[in-house]
Amino acid sequence: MGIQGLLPLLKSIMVPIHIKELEGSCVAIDTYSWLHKGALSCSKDLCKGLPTSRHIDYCMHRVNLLRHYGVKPMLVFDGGLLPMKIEQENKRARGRKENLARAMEHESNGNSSAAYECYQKAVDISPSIAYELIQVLKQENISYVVAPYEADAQMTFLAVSKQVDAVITEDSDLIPFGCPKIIFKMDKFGQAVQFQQSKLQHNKDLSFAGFTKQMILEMCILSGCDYLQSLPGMGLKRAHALIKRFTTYDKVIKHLRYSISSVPPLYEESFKKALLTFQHQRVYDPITENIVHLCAISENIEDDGDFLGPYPFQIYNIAKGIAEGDLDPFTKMPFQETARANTTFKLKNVDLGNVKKKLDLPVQKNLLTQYFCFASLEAKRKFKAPRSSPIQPSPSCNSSPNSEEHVSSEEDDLSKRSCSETPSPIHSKNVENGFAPEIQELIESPKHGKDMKDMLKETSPEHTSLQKPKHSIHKPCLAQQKEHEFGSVPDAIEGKIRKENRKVIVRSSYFKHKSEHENDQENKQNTLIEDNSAANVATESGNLLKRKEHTSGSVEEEIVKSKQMRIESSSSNDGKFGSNISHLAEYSDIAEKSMEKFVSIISSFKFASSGSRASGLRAPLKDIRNTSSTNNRSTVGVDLNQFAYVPKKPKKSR
DNA sequence: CGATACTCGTCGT
DNA sequence: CGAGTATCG
Repeated sequence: MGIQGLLPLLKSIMVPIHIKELEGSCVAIDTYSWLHKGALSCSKDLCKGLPTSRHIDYCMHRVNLLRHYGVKPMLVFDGGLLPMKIEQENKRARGRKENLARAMEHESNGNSSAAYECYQKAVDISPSIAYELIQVLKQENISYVVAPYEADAQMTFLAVSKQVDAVITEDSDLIPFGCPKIIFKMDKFGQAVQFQQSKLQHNKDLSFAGFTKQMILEMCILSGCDYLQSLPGMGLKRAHALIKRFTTYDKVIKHLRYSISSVPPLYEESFKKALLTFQHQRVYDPITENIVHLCAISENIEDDGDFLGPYPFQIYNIAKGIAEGDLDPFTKMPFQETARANTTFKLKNVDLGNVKKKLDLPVQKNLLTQYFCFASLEAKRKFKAPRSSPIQPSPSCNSSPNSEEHVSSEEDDLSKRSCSETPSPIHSKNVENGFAPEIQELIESPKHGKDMKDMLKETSPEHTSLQKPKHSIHKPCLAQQKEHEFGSVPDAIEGKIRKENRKVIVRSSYFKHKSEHENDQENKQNTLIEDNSAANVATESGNLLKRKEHTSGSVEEEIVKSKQMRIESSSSNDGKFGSNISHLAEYSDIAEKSMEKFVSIISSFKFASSGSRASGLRAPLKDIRNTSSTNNRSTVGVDLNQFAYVPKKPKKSR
């Protein structure tokens, strides 16, 4: 049970952000959450062991989204189980089993929607699933690392040691870990909210003035965390008040003992362990290729593998093998030798066959495809790939990550460069002898991949292998085009629009409340704003169209025109290309973005004109999709219950 | 007011 | 699993 309710209290310092603002930086990703979300769409197949790659696709979408915006992702996987968490994990596993059983039952009863729900609750992101994704990542030459234990600690280490600039996750546990910059709730458009530890002092709802990292951590443990159940009646608020008063946990516990509540004698002991687990958890340092502690152990802490977990990593190759995803973090054995991995292997091959067939279909020539190919080609061409310098073993990273020893001049230069240019030190050896060359073709757009490679060879002869180009998508094409096309004109306007854009499009629940209290007028206003922002998106993703048609005129005109064109092109996509658009969009995040945005644009029109305000702005996109899908597909008649649009009853605020 | 127990949506066609 | 809601203290 995470740090329950902490995030809502931090909303005053959460800043809306689009990942394009992180261009040129390097982020660590909590891969589990992505895999899990992606697995929802194919939970049934996964539970049954049927071949599917939806979850992989989902992750790759997002990876590519990041790369298109010039952000270098490093995917972090969960590793072994911490002793303290085993119990919880068992509970969860039991829950999954129950759900699976229920799902089977529902299914045999013909209740497919209920079965579906249970399947979703039954999905388990097993190491073999991660292994599947890792194979793709290897082919794509994307950095990744399997944490020896928890991904949270691993990501914090990467952030603290400046190997990444930020962490993308859904998990608030990164805050007690002390991660300096966290990006929450990234959606498929790249919109998210950013948390920065340095801003914590200025938080409104809960004052953290004068709080040290240590105090924050102790407060979080006190209020209940994964490693330690909170005392009965102890929640975030109380914990905060107590820490504020006594500053350290031992004083707090003394006070609690003194005053009234019966504190279990074991509690303080457990608290220490939890504290140490947060602070000194084992992580993998990709630079030294070894297991280190998140924060170096200074005192002599008696660790018998009691809470930090066993340390079977003495052999260099084991640490490395796990990190590279070649060894199962549980068994420490090669994946190929486990029964599960074998089935995975089979599945994967089947899968490949399927996908490949799909991709063999002729590529549809439409504006979108051309745009994407052109765009990424252009981006690649423009990128001057510097020679990948051997990684200088960064002297400051391997010592104590907590102390800020970095020389600032070096920091900017070295850390960024080593992040964005050097291919992951971890798995470079695997790139050459990949055993499934088909994937390579799959991943890249099937036809133009080769063209692009050729182009690359022409422009930068260093790129004789496929090793680097993937990393070279640096300057996002969209941004460049915008610069060129608009010149200096719309800077102010655009900024304004973008601001509004954020307000509305960020459908983060943090802002739900606000919009919920707003009524009709505001609602109309908002739809108007949304209109604007939608138009803005249209200009962004419709730039190709403009280029194609050589439209010229005022900005507004262009917006309108591109909007119209988008409508045309997209509706034609829907009609003619049918299933093909899916593979087209498969690894093209912008395509996804465009399509999604397009849907929302259209929907917002419908929405506005029909005058139905259903649930306000709360989740316009989703609600409307539901309605439109029921409208359009009423003939399908499968699982309609699940997707049926249920108007939300107006909520009264208390 | 605050803690806790419960429900719901998550994905995507 | 996070986020929101209702209910009990």
